[in-house]
Amino acid sequence: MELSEKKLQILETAERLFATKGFAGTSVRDLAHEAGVNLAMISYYFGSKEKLMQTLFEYRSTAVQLEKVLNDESMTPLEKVDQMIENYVEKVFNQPCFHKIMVREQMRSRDSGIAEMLKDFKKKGYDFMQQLITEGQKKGDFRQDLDAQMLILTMTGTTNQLISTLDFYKYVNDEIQNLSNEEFKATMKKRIIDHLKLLFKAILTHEA
Amino acid sequence: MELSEKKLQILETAERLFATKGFAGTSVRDLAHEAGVNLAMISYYFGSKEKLMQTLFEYRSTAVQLEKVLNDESMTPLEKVDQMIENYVEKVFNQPCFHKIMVREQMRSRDSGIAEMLKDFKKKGYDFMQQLITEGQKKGDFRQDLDAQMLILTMTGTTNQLISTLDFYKYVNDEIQNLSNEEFKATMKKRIIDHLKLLFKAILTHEA
DNA sequence: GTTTAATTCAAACGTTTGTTTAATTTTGTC
DNA sequence: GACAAAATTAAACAAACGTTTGAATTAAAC
Repeated sequence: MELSEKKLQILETAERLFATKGFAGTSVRDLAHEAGVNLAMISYYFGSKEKLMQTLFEYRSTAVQLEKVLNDESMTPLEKVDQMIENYVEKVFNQPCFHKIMVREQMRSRDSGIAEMLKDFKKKGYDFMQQLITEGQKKGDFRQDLDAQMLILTMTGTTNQLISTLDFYKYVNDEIQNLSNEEFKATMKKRIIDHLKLLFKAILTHEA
Repeated sequence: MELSEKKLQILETAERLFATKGFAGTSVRDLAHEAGVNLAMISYYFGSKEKLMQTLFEYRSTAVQLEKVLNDESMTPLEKVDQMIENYVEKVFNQPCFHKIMVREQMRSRDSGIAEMLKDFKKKGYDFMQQLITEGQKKGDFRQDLDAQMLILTMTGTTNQLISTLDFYKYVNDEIQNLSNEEFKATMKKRIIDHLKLLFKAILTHEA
């Protein structure tokens, strides 16, 4: 799929509107107006509103390359966990709108193609975590009674929750400090990465 | 606000549909049909679709009574944290649809009355956590470098993520065990409570 | 049993929805 | 500059939307 400049312009506007107002809550007229294009261009370029959504998912869904990290002999299991956390948070903070859309879509639980894709994502993340834990346990670094599914849930859930409510935290923290939007985002990114690393180190290595 | 049986019937159907399909994605015709009432009854009872949503929030929003736990002298700080975790997970699992709606609404970041309410909720939860941490630190039970906001984020985020994707975990785990819906939900509730308790104990008491 | 109020209903209201059309303008090619 | 293809537009389309109407039915009050 070749993406002309105008197509990208529409896609990125759609992403922003779908994230805040939802798919059904965004009209193609709003979308066209915000993107600065004629109403008919959306059907002309993408076929339909639904297909625009599919295109957005194809455009944004990048295969997470977890295997590289897993097979890296130079890293300890805990370092691999840290790497996984950094990668995930980085991904969410680089594409906040898209991840908000994913949060919305995963509640639909329909049998669309998107639902299938989300299932795969989750399954891979969970399998990766399970392998990492097993490796760490074999080496004696990690404790024994660990729940891989719950751990993945904590990483994704905490990050998704933060990106969904970032405005709130900007409002709360601005009473003290006064940062630009970009500075604030960078601060929060660092904070959640540090927090998750500390959290995972504690739960993985701390004896019960 | 008195709630007749029929009103409740509409409210609970709306809750279920808004949770899965979103507010804008649910038509009042769908809603009326699923609730088994005439289309006009929604306007007749609630005034409008928007006011129905407001009524739903008033109906479901129960003030969390955190002060009782905080001032209980017989509990240690860690026991209070455990209590907070149990209370929150219980609340979400008792009203899964309503919490899915809250997940959706908190991404809107509009200045509606609902947004204001969500802000208050979050602020209270964060203040509560901060007090609990301070208390635990004074007693020497908790470590010093703790981020209360991130900790609350982890509790709510992990739980919200689970309730949003419960269907997925049912699908994954049914390959092994075969439980009824109710059994499955009870199992997952126990799992996440145990996980969060372990997680918080580790991060709160484990020395860096 | 009559009267009054509350409920239920099918039908219609005016908008807004996503999409298509057909004419026009722009762009690229020779 | 002439031609063909692609891009852009205003206008119109049918369908779905939230809401209202006014008549019909049920319930409550006396």
